[in-house]
Order: sequence, then structure tokens, then C-alpha cells
Amino acid sequence: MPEGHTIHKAARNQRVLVGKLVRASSPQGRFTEVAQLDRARLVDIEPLGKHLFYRFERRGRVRRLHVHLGLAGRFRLHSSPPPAPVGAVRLRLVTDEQTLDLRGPLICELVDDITYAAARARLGPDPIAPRSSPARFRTRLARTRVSIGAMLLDQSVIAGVGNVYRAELLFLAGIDPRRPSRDLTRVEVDHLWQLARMLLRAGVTDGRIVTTRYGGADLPAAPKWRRTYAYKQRECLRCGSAIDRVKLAGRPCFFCPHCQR
DNA sequence: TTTTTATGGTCAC
DNA sequence: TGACCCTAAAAAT
Repeated sequence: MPEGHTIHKAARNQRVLVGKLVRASSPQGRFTEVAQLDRARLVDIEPLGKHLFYRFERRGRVRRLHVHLGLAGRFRLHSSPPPAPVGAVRLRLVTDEQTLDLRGPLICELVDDITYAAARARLGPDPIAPRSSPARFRTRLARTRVSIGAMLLDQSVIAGVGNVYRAELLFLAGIDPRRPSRDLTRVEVDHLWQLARMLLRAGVTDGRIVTTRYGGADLPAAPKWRRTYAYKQRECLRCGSAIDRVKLAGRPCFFCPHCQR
């Protein structure tokens, strides 16, 4: 399920296709430009936040594909030859060894260099990326009264955080999601960034969001079935208070009113 | 079997 | 802010 970790995991899995010539098709028919990718060579896959950018080359020309899974989008990797497409497969890339299916994406489109650069420029630093820096994250938070809960869902502030990680980051940092961003201390902001790095990278490895394995010594051990501290929970694992929820940036943010200040 | 819900985002008002 | 889009899985019937 797609927050940033899903996208980076997908990019890793799909690396087996890099360097290969692909047969491209859109069994569903909705990706009308797909012919431009047919018999092209996939040369690179770049994940950034919740977005994926693919670079292809065909007859010496670069083609760029932009994919965003949205809420419902999924990838599936088959071994070739692939089974007949089931359901709404927007894009199918077939190589000799592997076949990649994409269904239900929010975005699946070819982009020119300008559009590509603009899409990237709209995104904030991605804590999963090896060389990302929290500098822009800090400056965006420093001068706004918008709540930290709302800012964490803004992809131009920090790329890749979604509603689950938002709740978990704020719980582990002990920060009330309603606080104005500019009131956070430098230590709190840096703590949020470090937690984002750690938790989202763990999500790439684990292939899902499990934050209760990464809580630290001050928290009681979580039962094995419990994957989150705050998101969609009823009771706080630390103090037993009822988990509360507040709508921020249009979506429910779960938090402990006692532990998060 | 049908309905609801979701970890996302855009657009019109 | 709410309506809407997309799809699949979970929940309700």
C-alpha cells in the first residue's frame, strides 16, 4: 500500500528490467501513448517520494514515463511469458525474463523534459533517498503557522510521507499534530526527519509499515500483531489513553492526547 | 453478494 | 470543503 516505502521497494524490484528491451502494451487501452515505449530500452528507474520516473531510449531518443500509484494502484511482476492480463492492466512491459504489470494508477503518462523537471521540483526532500537533506524541510516548517500534522502530508515539504507515517512519526516524536509548525524546536524538527528516515527505510526493507518494532527503549514491547502505535488504534500503548483523531489536511490524524504535546 | 473503505491527489465551488 | 477518480480488499448483508 502506497506511501514512499512502497515506491522505493517497487523501484528495487523492477531493477531487473533495467537495460532490457521491452514490449509495451496497454491491455486496458487507457494508456494511449504506450506505442512510444514499445521496443524501447529501459535505462533507468528513479523513485522520488510517491512518484516513479522511468527513462527509456528508442532509436537514440529519450522517453520518460511518470507513474504515481495513488490510493489503488499496484505493480505486479510475473516471469515471462506472462499470463493473460486480468482486470484493468494499464501498462504491461514484457522482457524475455520478466513482465511488469501496472494497474489502477493515478498517473501513468509520458512526460517531456520540462514536465519531468517541474514534477521533480514540486517535491520536497525524500528521507529514503541516500543523499537527501533536511534543509528544505526545516525552512518550510520554520515560517508557517500551519499545523505540523498538515505539513507532513504536503509532498513539497517532505516527499513520501502519507497518513500512516504521519501519525507514527508524530507519536514517536511526542508531538501534538495540531501544533503550529513554526513553534517546533530545531531538535523536534530534526527528530522528525531522523524518524522519517529510519521508519520509511525500514518500510522499504519490510515491504510494509510496521513501526512498533522500532519504538525504542522507553516504550513497552508491542504485541506481535500490532503494527502501529497511533494509526487506527484505540488505546495508547504507552499510557493507556484513548487514541484521539483530528482532521488535518482533510484526513484523519490519529494521536495520543496525553503523550503528544 | 453487495457495500464500504483506503496508506492519494485534483478540481470546482 | 466536498465530489470525484481509480481498484482491490475488507466488511457488511
